[in-house]
Parts: sequence; C-alpha cells; structure tokens
Amino acid sequence: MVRRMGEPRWLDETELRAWTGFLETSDLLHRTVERQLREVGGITTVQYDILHRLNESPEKRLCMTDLAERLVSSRSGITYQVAQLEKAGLLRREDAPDDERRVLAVITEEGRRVLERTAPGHVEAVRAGLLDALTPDQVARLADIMDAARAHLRGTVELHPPRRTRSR
Amino acid sequence: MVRRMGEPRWLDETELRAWTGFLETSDLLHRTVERQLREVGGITTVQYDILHRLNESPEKRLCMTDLAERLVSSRSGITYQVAQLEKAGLLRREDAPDDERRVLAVITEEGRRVLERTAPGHVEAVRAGLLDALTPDQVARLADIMDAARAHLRGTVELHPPRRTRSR
DNA sequence: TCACTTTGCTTCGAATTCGAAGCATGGGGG
DNA sequence: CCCCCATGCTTCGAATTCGAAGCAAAGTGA
Repeated sequence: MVRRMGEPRWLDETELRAWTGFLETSDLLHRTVERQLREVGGITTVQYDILHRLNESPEKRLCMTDLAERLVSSRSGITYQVAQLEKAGLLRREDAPDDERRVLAVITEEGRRVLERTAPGHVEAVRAGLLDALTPDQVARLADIMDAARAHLRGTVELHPPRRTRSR
Repeated sequence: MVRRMGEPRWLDETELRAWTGFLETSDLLHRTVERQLREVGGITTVQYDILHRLNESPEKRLCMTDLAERLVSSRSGITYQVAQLEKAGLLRREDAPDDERRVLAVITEEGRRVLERTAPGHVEAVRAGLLDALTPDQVARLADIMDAARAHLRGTVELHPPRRTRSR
C-alpha cells in the first residue's frame, strides 16, 4: 500500500487563499469568542457547548459518550470538562436508570442561568467577529460551503482512533 | 461603558448553519491534517507552520517574535516549540548580530528535508479534506469570504493580551 | 551619564487535551 | 450458567498551551 505519488499538485493562488484564510480565520475567531466567553461568563467554549447541548436536549441530559460523539474532545476530555462543570455547580451527574455503565450529565438551574446570561453576548461576539464582516449573500454561501465540507469530512474522518483490541 | 443590550438578535437558520458549520469544519479539518502530518512526518501542524515560514523567509531565519506574531501561539508557546524543533535537529538558534536580545531560528538542512518530504502529502490532505469537496467556484468564493473575515478580525482582535505595565 | 521604560525572550505553574490502560457492566453464544 | 468480547467511563502520564513574572539588552529623556 505504498503510494508513490507523482508530481504533487500544489495549490494555486485561489486555493492557497482559501486554505490559509480558513486557517487564520478559524484561529482568530476561536480566540475572540473564547475570550468573550471567558470574560463575561467565566466559562470556555467547550463548556458553553456542553451546557448548550444539554439544554437543547429534550430531557436536559446526555450521557458522556453522546456528548463526546460529535463534540470537541475525546472521551477523557469530556470526563474532565464534565468534572469541572460539576465542581462549578453547572451540571450534576446521574446514573442512567437502564444501564449501570452510563453516566448522565444533567444541567442544573444554575447552569441554565449561566447559559441565559452568556448566550446573548456570545451571539453578539459571533456577529461581531464573523457575520457582520460578510454580506448576507456571503453568509448564505458560507453556510452552503461549510455544509458541503462538513458532510464530506464526516464521511472521511474517523473522529476517535479505533479501540485497541485486547489480544495481540 | 456598560453596554446594556436590548433583545438579542438570535441567529437565523442560515447564520446558524454558517457558524456551526464553520466551527465543526475547522475542527474536523484540523484533526485530519494534524493526523496526516503526524503519521507521515512525525511533526505537528504548528511545527510544520514554523518550518514552512522559516523556509519561505528570504534569509531562512526569523526571530521569535516574528514567528509568534501572526502564528499559532503565544510567545512562550513559540519558545517551547522552537525548543522542540531544535532538539529534533530541524532548526537551530542563533543570536541576532544587531540586537543581542533577539534570537533567530534558522531552519537546518534536515529541517528542509522534512519539509520537502511532508509537503506533498500535506497538500494532498488539504485537498482531500476540503478542496476536493468543493466546486472551483466554491473555492473561489470561500477564498474571498475568508479574506473579508480575516481582514476584519485582524483589525478587531488583539492577538496577545496587553503587556502588564510594571508600575500600577 | 543615569534613571526609567520598552522590547525580546525564557521560565514557571496552571489548565487542558490526548491516547493508552484499567475497571465495571452488558450482551451474546455455547 | 459461563466465558468472552463489547461498551461506557475514568484514571494516568505525557504533551501542549497560556499568561504572569522575571531577566537582560536597547531605547529615551533629562
């Protein structure tokens, strides 16, 4: 399965602009949003996402694996962040009734308050950092482009490395 | 300077798609590219960027601040990564001749070899992860959109927190 | 020249992330 | 029922990142 490739197809000017622009924009954007959340809400983007997902879910609770599924980090990362949020009183853990192995994270009233308090500023930061710099037409095109890329990547990328099989 | 905001302007469906799509795409993309570089070249994206920038620069050398300027991390982060790369033999440090305070990072022959060896696969990963999923028209539009966003953010965001002035 | 500030870099401790390994429960196939 | 593997989560150590604090050289103004 050695793949010897011929002459590499280097990026032309437009492709390079798209790629480097994407890299730098996502980096800058992440920093500003992170900073805003930190200053106003005292939480990180990851924590905001966790709380948001919990709050959006019908039962206001999700198990660790579901949280990790399509979110930022690895399973151990979720364990860590949920522990932080639990210490801060923004969620609590519950054992799943039907499966002893599962642990459910449940958003607390306090967590909901933090979310309500930070959400408007967070949205404003997203507008100020990205959406306001674009025309409505560009926003629409960006949405379509990101949909295409996201769907493509979802099919291609394995989020987590495959689990090491016991034997061997 | 307390800004009391009225009813927050929530994101409409398209804006939400643009934003969440952007977040998830950049995350997935970062992971795949990172993994490819790690497996093939044994280096991280950050290290690739550093080597690439050094190699692109006219004198094949840059001082730490210039490296940190618009790159990934804080000053201390650059110190750390440059130390790693120096240990790996991919660059060496030199004192700047004209300013005793500055430290120059200079890419080595070995570093150049790693770059040449990894670059084609890296570009392929970028194509496979992003560009191939888009039409040429979409790539061009993405480039323009990212240019706009990048320029906007550059003007808005302060990369590093302001330096603490010594006396109160 | 002398104080004082600025600038460039490094060191330090804290926080976060990851993957590997470990533990416990669940789910078959015999 | 029992063995074995799959699944869910946590713990561990390593790597990376950050900001604050510190040190040294360079610049500035009197």
